[in-house]
Amino acid sequence: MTIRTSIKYLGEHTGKTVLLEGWVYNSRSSGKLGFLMLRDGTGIAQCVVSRADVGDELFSRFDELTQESSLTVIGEVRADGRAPGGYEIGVESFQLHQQAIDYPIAPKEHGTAFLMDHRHLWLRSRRQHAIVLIRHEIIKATRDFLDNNDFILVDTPIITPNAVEGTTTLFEIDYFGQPAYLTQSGQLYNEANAMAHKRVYCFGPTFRAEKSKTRRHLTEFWMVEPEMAYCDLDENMIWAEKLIEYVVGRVLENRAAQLDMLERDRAKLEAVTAPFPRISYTEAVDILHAAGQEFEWGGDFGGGDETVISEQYDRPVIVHRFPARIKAFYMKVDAEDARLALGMDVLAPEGYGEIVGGGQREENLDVLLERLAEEDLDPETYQWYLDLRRYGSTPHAGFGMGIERVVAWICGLPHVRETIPYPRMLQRMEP
RNA sequence: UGGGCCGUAGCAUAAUGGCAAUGCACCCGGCUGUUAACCGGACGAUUGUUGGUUCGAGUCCAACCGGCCCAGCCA
Repeated sequence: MTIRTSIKYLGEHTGKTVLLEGWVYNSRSSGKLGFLMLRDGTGIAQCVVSRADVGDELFSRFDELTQESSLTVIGEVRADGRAPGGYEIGVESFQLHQQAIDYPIAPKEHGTAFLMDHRHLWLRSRRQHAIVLIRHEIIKATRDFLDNNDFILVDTPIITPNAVEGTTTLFEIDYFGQPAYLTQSGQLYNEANAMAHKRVYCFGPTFRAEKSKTRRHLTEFWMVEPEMAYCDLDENMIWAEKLIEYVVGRVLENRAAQLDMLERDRAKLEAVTAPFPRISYTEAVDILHAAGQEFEWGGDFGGGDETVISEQYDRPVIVHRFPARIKAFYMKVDAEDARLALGMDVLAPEGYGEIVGGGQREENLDVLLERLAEEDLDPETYQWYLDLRRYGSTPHAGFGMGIERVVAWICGLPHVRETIPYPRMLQRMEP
């Protein structure tokens, strides 16, 4: 009897005849023996076609198995030390579905531009396959952590009439004659949802029209944003820390093979355990000065500054209490120092920079109105948001975690363009 | 948006201002245990575009187009 299965389950079927459906990853042959590396999305298996076993007629068709042709293979599973993975298929028959002619990506090195142009095919390669699996694990672990801690997923809109961050980085669209924008953050809506459910999160794409060409920026990226009612800055930092610790642990537990495929140093990830060091913005500035960096108190950290700070530690570091001037209007001012806002950033180690940003929100209506005026924002467009301070306002806090930057860090990738299947960047919208 | 670097065969690279070369892929032939298989053969280029300097330009100059890296801004 033939068992229809997938490559990841081959070990359960030793000695049995199975049917596999997949694509040719690579093939090579000698006069009477053919080796086919079959890729089926769950793994890669070596299939051996022997002329003596299948006959001249079928063996002559081995040549049709060009790279990335699709086919079904039937054969016996056997344990064999010579096969990558430890198991191979002794092919009894195979049926070609479609022969791929001149597949563009050779098992050879290619330039970035060429690979990005063929992103839809590049995703089939081992390395990209591993990255997508780790991305999946990170997203699933994030949601499991939040779900298991009484957070409710409450979706926030993608089309919005107003901005959260600076207005220079918005994508504007025509909404039936009215200007509208693609969301930069679900945060304002999250605050409303937290007043209904206590602990909530949103998870979705966000859009920033920043004209930045760096290894850490996409114009479309995915962000998970938890928001908690009756939560202060200290508790907020604990949630962020616990989330990151859990996510890294899950990837180590379930995707070690993929990390090894990417040649990621797992010891660096094993060090990521709570508690993370916490330093104030002012202490961070001292670190920069001690390292000989030019930096004036009151400014925002650049990529180089973040690297210097994060290099002091073997795990993520939380920087808190920033100058209020460089933070958004909704951030609560520190009661102990009016120059400071109760914000926090989590900087990943190894120079990967900011992966989380958040803080405690201002819950006082009058203070919020003042801050809106200071930032030259029109209170009229924020009436529904201000209602949250009129009807049962509470201390609350939250943060956003950028999925692509977390994937880049955990995978040890040099650029975020490989962390998302179809990256959207300043100079690229296709495929 | 600034600064730097780069565009040569399907892909990756080489070529002092002087015959555009090599490897891989594709195609043909050989090989019964290959691991990005190996061995032999064949095919494949208006050197990103336009103009200029020169006896002569892939190479030098200018503009444009495209890309990479760095910076600013951010997750």
